[in-house]
Amino acid sequence: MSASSTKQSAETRERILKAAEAVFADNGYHDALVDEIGKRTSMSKGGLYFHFPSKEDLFFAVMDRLANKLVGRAEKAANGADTPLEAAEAALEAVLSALSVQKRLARLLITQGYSMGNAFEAKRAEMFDRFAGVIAKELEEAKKVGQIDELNTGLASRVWLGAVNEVVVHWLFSGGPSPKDSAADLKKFLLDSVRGENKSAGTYANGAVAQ
Amino acid sequence: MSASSTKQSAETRERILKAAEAVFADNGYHDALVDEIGKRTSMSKGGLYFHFPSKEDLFFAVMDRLANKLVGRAEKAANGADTPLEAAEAALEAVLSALSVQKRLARLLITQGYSMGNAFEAKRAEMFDRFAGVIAKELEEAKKVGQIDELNTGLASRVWLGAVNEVVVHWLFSGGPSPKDSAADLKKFLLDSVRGENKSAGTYANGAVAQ
DNA sequence: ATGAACAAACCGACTGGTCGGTCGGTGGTT
DNA sequence: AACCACCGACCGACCAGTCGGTTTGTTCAT
Repeated sequence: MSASSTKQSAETRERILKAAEAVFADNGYHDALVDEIGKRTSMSKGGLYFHFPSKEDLFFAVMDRLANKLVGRAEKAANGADTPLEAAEAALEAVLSALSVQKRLARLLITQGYSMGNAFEAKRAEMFDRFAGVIAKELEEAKKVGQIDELNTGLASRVWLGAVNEVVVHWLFSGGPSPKDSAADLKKFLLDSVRGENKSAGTYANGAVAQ
Repeated sequence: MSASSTKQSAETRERILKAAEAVFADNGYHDALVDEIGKRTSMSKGGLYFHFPSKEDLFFAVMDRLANKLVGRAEKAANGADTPLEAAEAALEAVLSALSVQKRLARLLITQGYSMGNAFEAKRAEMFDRFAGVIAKELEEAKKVGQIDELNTGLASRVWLGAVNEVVVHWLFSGGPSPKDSAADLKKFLLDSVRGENKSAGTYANGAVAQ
């Protein structure tokens, strides 16, 4: 049966994806050489092109794999929380923590993709929209149960994303504090941005708030 | 005297910078062809290379020119305000407005640079640090005069930058609302993020706050 | 078992198009 | 005659993708 051969093939694909992730993260899309990915996989260029039709497709596959992982973590963290606002907070925490641990992952997801030119824009938008969706959903919930006032949840989710993005970039490029170290303050800012007038009302998460 | 020739040369430089700005903004660094810049300047490649030593240098010169303009506007807006917090708000407004008007400028400053690979990182950091500096300075002032409580102004300025960045990117890539249209809500979020407990205390800016 | 027949996985030298950068030259100005 | 500003054909490095070929694995008739 072809079951074993198919499984074998899937493993090889995974091996390639891992190597490609490293090479893309280290060099960015343009400066990443397909031959280098081959070297790290101990596989020839022809072999790679048997599994992926083009460098671009390979890159997208890498991005998808990473985005799936990260969104998965965020959603899992959110599901474990009691209130919507805590869920948003937990998702934030999960993402910051994951990015802190994997500097490479951060580089790839957040900056390297731009180097593809226009082709990347759609992919970038798709990925960020997924994250924005997770946040916006929780904020909508929080609104419903009265944890926060009426607000533009779409924009608020963009603010959250953007803030995380910038903190990570500053860490990557300029040696600023790691996202994990900024997490406590960052959570405070973002929750405050969303609580507005409602400041002293809603349920707080664990003691980590305000200091 | 070489005065006229030097002045002439400076004008040519400016002409090249303008054309280069357009080409880089439209295509990104990698896909921008030096020959295309030549075409739009009605100048040969050799002529360009008489004024700029490399494509990369030309790109940096374009970025510097843009960043100078934008930081200048932000600082001017800030200087015209009465209180530090209003100054920060005014700077924010100025930047959002400028970026909204010049989509090209936004593309260049915020995304296209990444496509250079590692060389760009230092430049990107330098530019963003200048903006972060303007914001942080006003926030420090606001802290001193008691408009806001003790807070991590460095991080707060990153949050502001990141939020603006993301709103602009979302507008550019996915056709989200223009920064100008988001400005009112965005200002509210960012001011709230910074006011914390102090919410109902400090002086407010013009009626635009809290709807 | 055995090996012929077929396919899937992999190899790596080679090609072909693309540009950044160069360089010998030209015309104008001092 | 010396210099500045500019010209544009040309060079050469680079690298994604190709392709004819080899190896490894599977199937099935004998």
